Amino acid sequence: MKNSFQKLNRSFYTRDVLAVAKDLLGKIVVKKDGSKFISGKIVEVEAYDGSVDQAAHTFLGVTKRNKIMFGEGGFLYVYFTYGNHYCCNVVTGKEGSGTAVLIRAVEPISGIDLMIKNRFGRSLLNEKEKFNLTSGPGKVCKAFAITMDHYGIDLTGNEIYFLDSPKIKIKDIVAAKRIGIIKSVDLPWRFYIKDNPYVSKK
DNA sequence: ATCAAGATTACCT
DNA sequence: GGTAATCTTGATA
Repeated sequence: MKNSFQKLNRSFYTRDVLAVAKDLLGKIVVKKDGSKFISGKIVEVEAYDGSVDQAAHTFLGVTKRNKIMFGEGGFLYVYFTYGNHYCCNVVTGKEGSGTAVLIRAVEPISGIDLMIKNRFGRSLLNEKEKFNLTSGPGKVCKAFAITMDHYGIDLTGNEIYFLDSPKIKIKDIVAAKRIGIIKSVDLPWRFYIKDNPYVSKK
């Protein structure tokens, strides 16, 4: 297919956060790790929009932590939470929008040995662990070894980037309420690929 | 300076 | 299905 497996450019990210969230499903996230690559297909995301969404980190305005979310789309927003976990987000929209898409789950494609090492510190993997490898936002960051060092990375660069792939059909996308939040709980801004075993929760 | 909450996960019953 | 672990951020004083 003509546009398959080309790096997504700036104009993909500077659109509305909900459009980007849905379009990110099925795309390939790639992280260059020295001479090796870790990659996976995005199967679950959530949209956050500080202008209307009380659950968004940007709802109360600019802070040191959320600064990057108020910039132009196509950069990585990473935050640390619950004393243990990093979560990574794709900043979207025009400058000042304060919007981003949380990457909640991916299906491993390459560098799986590295993911296993990063997640479990060993090489063994049973059938249960296989689907537990990247089925949650904290798990994805751990598997990809994404930390605050990657805060603000330009996604059109060569360290972390996304590859295009055929669009997921509307009938294969499920919209649901977001997970793990207390405010604005009724917004159906969680999107995932129907019947994919790597989705964090049905 | 102090404090509560958090876009989670792993492990328990 | 319930909860402890763990620490940074952001709000309040």
